[in-house]
Amino acid sequence: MTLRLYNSMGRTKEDFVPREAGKVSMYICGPTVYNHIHIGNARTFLSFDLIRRYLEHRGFDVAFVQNITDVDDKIIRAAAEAGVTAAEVASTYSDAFLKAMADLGVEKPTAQPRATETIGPMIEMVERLIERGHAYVVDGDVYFAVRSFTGYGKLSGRDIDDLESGARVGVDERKNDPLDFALWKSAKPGEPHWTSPWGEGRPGWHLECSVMSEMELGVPFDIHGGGSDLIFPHHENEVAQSEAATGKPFARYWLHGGMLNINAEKMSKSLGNFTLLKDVLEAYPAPVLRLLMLQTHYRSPLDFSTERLEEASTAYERFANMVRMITWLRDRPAPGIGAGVADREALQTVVTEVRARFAADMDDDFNSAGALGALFELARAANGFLSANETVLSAPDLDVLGDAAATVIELLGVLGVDLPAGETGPSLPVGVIAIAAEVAGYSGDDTSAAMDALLEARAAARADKDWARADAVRDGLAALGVRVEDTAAGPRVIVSEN
RNA sequence: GGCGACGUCGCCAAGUGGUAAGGCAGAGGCCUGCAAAGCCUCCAUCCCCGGUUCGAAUCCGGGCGUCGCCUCCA
Repeated sequence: MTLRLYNSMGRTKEDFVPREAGKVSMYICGPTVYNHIHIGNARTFLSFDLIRRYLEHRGFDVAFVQNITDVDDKIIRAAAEAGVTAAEVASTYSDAFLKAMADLGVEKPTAQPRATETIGPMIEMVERLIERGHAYVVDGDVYFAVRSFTGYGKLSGRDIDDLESGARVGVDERKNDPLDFALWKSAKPGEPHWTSPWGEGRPGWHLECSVMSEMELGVPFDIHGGGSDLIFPHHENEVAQSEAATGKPFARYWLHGGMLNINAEKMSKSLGNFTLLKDVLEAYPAPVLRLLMLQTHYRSPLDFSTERLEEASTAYERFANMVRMITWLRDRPAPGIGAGVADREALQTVVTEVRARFAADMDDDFNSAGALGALFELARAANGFLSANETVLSAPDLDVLGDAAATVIELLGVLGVDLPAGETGPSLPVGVIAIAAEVAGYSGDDTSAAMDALLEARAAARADKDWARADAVRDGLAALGVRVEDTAAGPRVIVSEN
């Protein structure tokens, strides 16, 4: 089976053949750290985390580089507004970004260069571009001459002349051509600056990624990714800079993630319709947010809403319940006579088929929505088996069920969606002791013994058909976030995460 | 105005030539003392029109609509 992916350069799905067998080098544009990231930013980072995880699952050794842009106009502006230095703004929000990625469960990059730590190589690339006739100096600024690079526009599918007639490009008299962009900007008083052959200044945004990717990975590297809004001009300019400077192709595959919308409109800081990631994570666990994102293909636009988060929560519970139930059953004796061999084999077959579908879907340009569909079907098959055989389960039955649950855990894990860890989840709240004292006459101080006493009291009450007393136990526990569910194998206790 | 993407059940969404996955919501049923969880059944012919084909949601043409990029933006 070959892995196929959609290459923005050429706009077609292609077989993925890495530069070096078994290894993948990828570079993803990181954030400009002038604020907390919003969930639209988070979507892109989750998409590329998915891609990375799947490549690793497929056995590739992945070099994953993501920059942090810690010097930029926006940072300078934010600093001025807050009355602090640009370096302080950058430091605050790069820490916040790293924490956000950790909270989301995004795997750490193998390298995470910062613009301010890469100034030397950036100056070198600008010098190379000037030497080769692709850039020119005006009053301490350096511009890239777009018309000097014949391939300009090949990534975004634009024609230079069309762009110029677009008339939305700001005219700067000092530029030879309105489309020329800054490689190096001279510093105004109070702005961060570094010494260069053209005077004190700072690098242009597009330059950073060209330099950091080449520095970490060499060119051409395999995959360059980012949000689709970066295709033009950011990535187009990167191609121009890097290929003009090195004379070699830059990135072999360009992958772009779809935008996250709110009310069918792109979420962005400039539109003011954004929701910060940290606020979402306060209300919903990271796996739920991930599940929501994964139910849409990474290249498609995704409409975000609280309703969808609620739906994703319900869907997530479906997986969690299935795994929890099977894990719980496997921890207890299974003296039943067993389901029919045919039933067991049928479930085993579903496991095998689902694994194959998962792989086929993910191999097809990382179709996580299709892959998730397969996993939901496996959950239904396992639940159905359970439902049909719950009173006769045998050890071999539990083995097959265990295989189904393990498959769900493993493959969701490949997608980065972690499930609550079965019975090793949160421990019982101390409140159960008080309830046990009140309802079951328990006098110790051990939560586990208190719970046993409560379950015993409830079983006795149910045997006596004393529903009020039985419900007092269940309702009292529910108030503490402890659920009691009656199953064919006895009452099952579930402690919620919070 | 230029370039591009998209339009599939109430909502979300996969499927790119062989007869519509999945999730959420809804209806009915089963299980339960009641619940919860779960199971079963039901629930679309794919924006419109025309064409190609034995056969199209899938290809082509024309509409209509939505969105993105063209300026900083994940």
